[in-house]
Amino acid sequence: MSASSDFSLDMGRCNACAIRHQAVCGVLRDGELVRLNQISRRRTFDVGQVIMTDDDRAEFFANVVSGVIKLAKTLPDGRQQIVGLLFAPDFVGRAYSENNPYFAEAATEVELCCFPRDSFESVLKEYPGLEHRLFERTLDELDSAREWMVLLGRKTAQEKVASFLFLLAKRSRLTGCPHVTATPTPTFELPLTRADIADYLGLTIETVSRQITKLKTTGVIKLLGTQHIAVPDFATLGELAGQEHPAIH
Amino acid sequence: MSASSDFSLDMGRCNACAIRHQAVCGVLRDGELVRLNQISRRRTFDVGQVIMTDDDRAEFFANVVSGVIKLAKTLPDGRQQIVGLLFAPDFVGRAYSENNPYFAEAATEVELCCFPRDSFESVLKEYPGLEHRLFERTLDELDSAREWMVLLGRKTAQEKVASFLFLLAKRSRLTGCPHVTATPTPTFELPLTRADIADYLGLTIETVSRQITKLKTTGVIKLLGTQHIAVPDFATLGELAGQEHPAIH
DNA sequence: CGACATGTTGAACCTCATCAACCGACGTGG
DNA sequence: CCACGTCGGTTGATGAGGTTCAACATGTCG
Repeated sequence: MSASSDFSLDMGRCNACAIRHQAVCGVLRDGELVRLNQISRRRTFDVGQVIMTDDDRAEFFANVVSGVIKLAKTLPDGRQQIVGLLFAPDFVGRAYSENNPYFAEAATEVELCCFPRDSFESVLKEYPGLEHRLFERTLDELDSAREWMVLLGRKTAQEKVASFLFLLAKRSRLTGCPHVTATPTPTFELPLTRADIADYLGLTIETVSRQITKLKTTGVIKLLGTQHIAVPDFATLGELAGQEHPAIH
Repeated sequence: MSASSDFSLDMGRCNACAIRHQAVCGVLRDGELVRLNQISRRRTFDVGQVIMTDDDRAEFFANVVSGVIKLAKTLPDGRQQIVGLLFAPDFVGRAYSENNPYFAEAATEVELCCFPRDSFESVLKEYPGLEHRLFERTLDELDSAREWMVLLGRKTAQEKVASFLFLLAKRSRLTGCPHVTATPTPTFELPLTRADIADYLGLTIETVSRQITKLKTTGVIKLLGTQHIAVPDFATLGELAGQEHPAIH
């Protein structure tokens, strides 16, 4: 509110930040955070708004504060594949490369904490802890990318859709209202349209729709509107997703 | 040959190493390399030999000195997906995680330069440059994994096989005998069996075989035995692979 | 030479893509 | 206020691409 450059004020935004400790900034001590706080800037994006393109140089890095971003790649003839979804404390941007190879778009309304490219890279050089944290995050992203390769290459349409919903159901149980200890029926909003889900799962809109109705009629999930989903039968959703029960050989 | 612990001898193996400068060790100065040289140990693996499993803790990290390793993931019912291939200067192992989530197997005869897990992790802490190099490599791996997601999710069998062969053809032009400047006809050995190729491309053995014969009969590639491939028509192979010509909009 | 692994080829089948119609929600303008 | 177009989603009919099952070819090793 005031223009004072007093130390505690320089930290204000970060201290109030909802993702302060989960995001990459989490490793930084208060003193170090000041640097990031100074260069950071909040920005919001509407649904469908492009955040980064794959042709020209990305001018910033960012933390996702709220909302969902889809990372996509497109073939010359227009076929598209979503190669990753970014949720709340995730980091956006490809370090150490002039042009990031993906195309990032807001899947829902998105709030970002942005850092200008050059400033962030110099902060990165100064604080090895920050780079380390980013490294760990990248390793996790690599793991999930490879997990998804199994889905794309080897799972059936049924399993693909079940896996996707199962993933979101798991998320909703973790991040969902913490005052509800046992969640009997995981419930969540689909952050993607049918078209996006299709591009994420390597399917068509129609197959996605059919598989969802199938899950609905068998009673594994419940639809309330097109985007709101409840999972009364979490266990069988997991089984349909494959992958679970790490082999009962 | 001798047991002298003289400095230059401690460096002997690394100095003679074929991948000394391309591998992650490349960032280390001579003095620093001594540490790695002391803990490293050469090991060879036969075709089909398991290098790391996905259930128990990996006891070492390694650089690939020669040969090809396949990283795979398997579903409970046996369906398999190869999620990455490791070639000559690549690094093997998942840092900062107790159990690596993949299953690594020698696709050809493989020679590794192995580092015991704990020793390597302490070297990693001492030399931030080494971690940085590993980070960059991981980012590249993430890029290729996502590239492969497009292939798995959106390309046809024809395009998948063409992409795979195109990839190897490009590699052979880069790493191939450096005394031949212009390679008119890229030529290489397939490091994978048909079954492995199928698991890499998310197809069946039969489809892979059929697509390869199709490419052979159209004259885009030539087969000399089952594993040896020549690519007289590199350009159309690239076109069939899709992805090329980054959009002529 | 026979056994086994790897690769090829053929035929039938099935999953999923394609094409098309329809529905409901929403927003706009006459 | 209602007709209209649009957009996202669902459902149906049809067919192609890829899997499955099966037979056969080829090569290798004891």
